Amino acid sequence: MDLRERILQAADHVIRTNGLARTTTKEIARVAHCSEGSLYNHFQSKEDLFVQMIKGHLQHFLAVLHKLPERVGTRTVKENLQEVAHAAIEYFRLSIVMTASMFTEPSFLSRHRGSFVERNEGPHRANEILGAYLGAEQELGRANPAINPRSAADLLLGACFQHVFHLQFRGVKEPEEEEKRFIVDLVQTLLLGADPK
Amino acid sequence: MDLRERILQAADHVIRTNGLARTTTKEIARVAHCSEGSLYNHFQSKEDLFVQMIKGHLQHFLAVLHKLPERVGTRTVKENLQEVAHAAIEYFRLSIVMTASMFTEPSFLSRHRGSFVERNEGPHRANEILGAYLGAEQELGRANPAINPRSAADLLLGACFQHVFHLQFRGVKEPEEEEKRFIVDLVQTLLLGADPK
Amino acid sequence: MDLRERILQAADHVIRTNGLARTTTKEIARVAHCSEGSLYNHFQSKEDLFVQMIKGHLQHFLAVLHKLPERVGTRTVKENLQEVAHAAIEYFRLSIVMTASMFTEPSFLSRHRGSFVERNEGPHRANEILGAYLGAEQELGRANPAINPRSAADLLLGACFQHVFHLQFRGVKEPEEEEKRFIVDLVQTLLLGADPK
Amino acid sequence: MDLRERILQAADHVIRTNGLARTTTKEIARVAHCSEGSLYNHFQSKEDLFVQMIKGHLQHFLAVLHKLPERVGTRTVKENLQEVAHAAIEYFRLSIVMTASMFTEPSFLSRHRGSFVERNEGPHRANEILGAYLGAEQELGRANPAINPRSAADLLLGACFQHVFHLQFRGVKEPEEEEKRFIVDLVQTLLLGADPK
DNA sequence: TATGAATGAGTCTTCATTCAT
DNA sequence: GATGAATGAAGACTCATTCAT
Repeated sequence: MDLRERILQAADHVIRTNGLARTTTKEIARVAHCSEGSLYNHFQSKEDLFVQMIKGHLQHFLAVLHKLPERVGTRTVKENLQEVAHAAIEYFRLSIVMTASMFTEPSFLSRHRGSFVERNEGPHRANEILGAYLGAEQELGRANPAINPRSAADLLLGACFQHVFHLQFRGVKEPEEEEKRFIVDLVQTLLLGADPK
Repeated sequence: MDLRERILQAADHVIRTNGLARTTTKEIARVAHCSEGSLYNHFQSKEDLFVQMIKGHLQHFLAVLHKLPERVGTRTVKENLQEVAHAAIEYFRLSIVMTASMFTEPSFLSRHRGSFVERNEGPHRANEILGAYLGAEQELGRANPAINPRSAADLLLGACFQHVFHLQFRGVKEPEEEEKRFIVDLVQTLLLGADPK
Repeated sequence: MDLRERILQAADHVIRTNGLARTTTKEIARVAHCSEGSLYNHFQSKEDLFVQMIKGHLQHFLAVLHKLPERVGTRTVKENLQEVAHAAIEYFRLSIVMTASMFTEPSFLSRHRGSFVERNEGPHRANEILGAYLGAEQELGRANPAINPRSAADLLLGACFQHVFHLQFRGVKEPEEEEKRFIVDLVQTLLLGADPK
Repeated sequence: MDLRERILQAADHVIRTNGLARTTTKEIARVAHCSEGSLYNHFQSKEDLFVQMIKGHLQHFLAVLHKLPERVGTRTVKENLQEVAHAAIEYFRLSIVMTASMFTEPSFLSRHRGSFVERNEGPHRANEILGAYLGAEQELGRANPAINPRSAADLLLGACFQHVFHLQFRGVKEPEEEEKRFIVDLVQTLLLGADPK
């Protein structure tokens, strides 16, 4: 593995372990087994390093979502939603510290709003894509035509997002079994609706 | 207004304006029109000041939620959920920068986990209370007995949480009209369910 | 003496001893017997500190020159020129390291060209003033009307400037006696002219 | 042109453009279209590279001055002085940034004082040579015997030196016509003398 | 209680130099 | 000879906290 990749992984590890505030170039270098100077041979600045990390994470998740159009009409909607929920939780787990930490530095956010928001690569993009998928399922009669598909996407992804947020907050690592149950219940509830039938 | 309160409000303002990283004691003192030294006459440390702020926000929101038991069986479930969603969005708007920024400092989090988590005052507490409310409505036959009430609570509050998060991320302030529509659609979708009937 | 003044003098001492490149904030603080942080309580930046120093030196010299108009027609021209030469050498000795070092950083120069050049406070200002004095003496018949008074000023001040420059270059400190003789010869030669009579 | 020469010219260009402080090995290599490593195949160190540059400049100027003894008694003194002034300005223009920057690093100066001063190759050498020339002209009755020839040399070269210094300081490039006039006036004034006749 | 100058540990970043290829 | 990734020492600057007034 080349040094650039090692640095990225080291930064990722340090951020998730110590948080952004305690993520110093010195510590990244220590974990990556290289000098602080080397960081600057591969990234323009500490900020640039973080931007590369964020983009990497998000693009990975979006890649999964971009396969959704092919899913339309295949398998069951329940299975498809569970799959998305699972991928979302994984992505959020990777990115939440980094993403949340961005609020620490609004200036950072505004500096990169261009690439995240205007180029439509911000985190909200996922909700758009999932909403579009559910709209397509409505057309096939596989989803309730009375609901707002984007709202359903917001409900599902929002719940996953906050779930990871709370886990991180409480400092616990959820057993896989529990996570599965969380997703199953979530999707089930979303599909059935809260109204008594 | 006494100095202590002025400092709290100044800190709140600075954090939401500049972000936690640019929230220095010097800046708080400047906005509060007092000296840096005065901060330490009213709070043990900068950290202590933040803890007081967070508790203030959350307790205000929880106060709203604690009225939910009285709502059981009154008005419509839809109205009650919309009311909760509205209060949640307001709370998240106030607290999200502060809360998200906490991930910046896991050490901060672990230092105060005692008061937030163990004393059951963490942000997840809201989901518990809302879940309990929905469970009670199930008992009265005003909510679908087939769903998991806690999941429904997670869906609703999670969606509101992420919604505010995304707004902040994109740096936009949502018009009240849009927010209302967002909530109406969300609750409607949650009530009806995504399954075709 | 207050800390601000102590810092200015410490910086002055360090620059003339070690040169600008070895003038670190750490060293200035050490000599001023204060912490590095204190430097930033009194000056916006290291650069700001230097600008204050330069302005102090130059204004002191210009204050001497601004008395020249009163000298017109008084004493002898020779005495007046010797006095100016003496003050010039003293000023150059104080400022030459700082001034010369500015070429090290053209960006510094262009950042402050406004205050130095446009406000007519640059080092060339001294030559203008001395030229004007000699012009006035020409009017009184106390100076050769055939010469260019500004050229005479350039000759005298230029020689003093380069003299100090060379001394610094050779790393020697000139005895007062020698300096006096240097000035006497210089003024004498300037007054008599190189042409055989 | 071989690489060694290309590096020298690149360094010269970078120093005059960016100043010594912004003259990094990386930038020199970039301009010379070679790698940083290559610098060290041709020069022992960055410092060594600069020493070679300085010596190149000065020796070129001294070569002109060393022809002065042949000029004694030929043409007019005025013409000879104008020629010297012209060459001096050209030399100062090339070397002033480099020379002035040396004050930035007195340690550099003392390390190389041996070659510059003791071997009589410092910048003051030029004044010596010009002084000797004027002394010789005195012997021939072509220069005023009452003046100190070395002082006359200091006046002329000092004025040229400071002139270039001020131009650089103000960041302006003088038109050739103006420079010519500056020299003519300077020499004229030096020859006539400031005293009324 | 209020002040604000002083502190000093800690951060990001630069850059001349080396060395394996 | 040429390369350029890796180095690590050093520098400017920030900021929460203290304490004498």
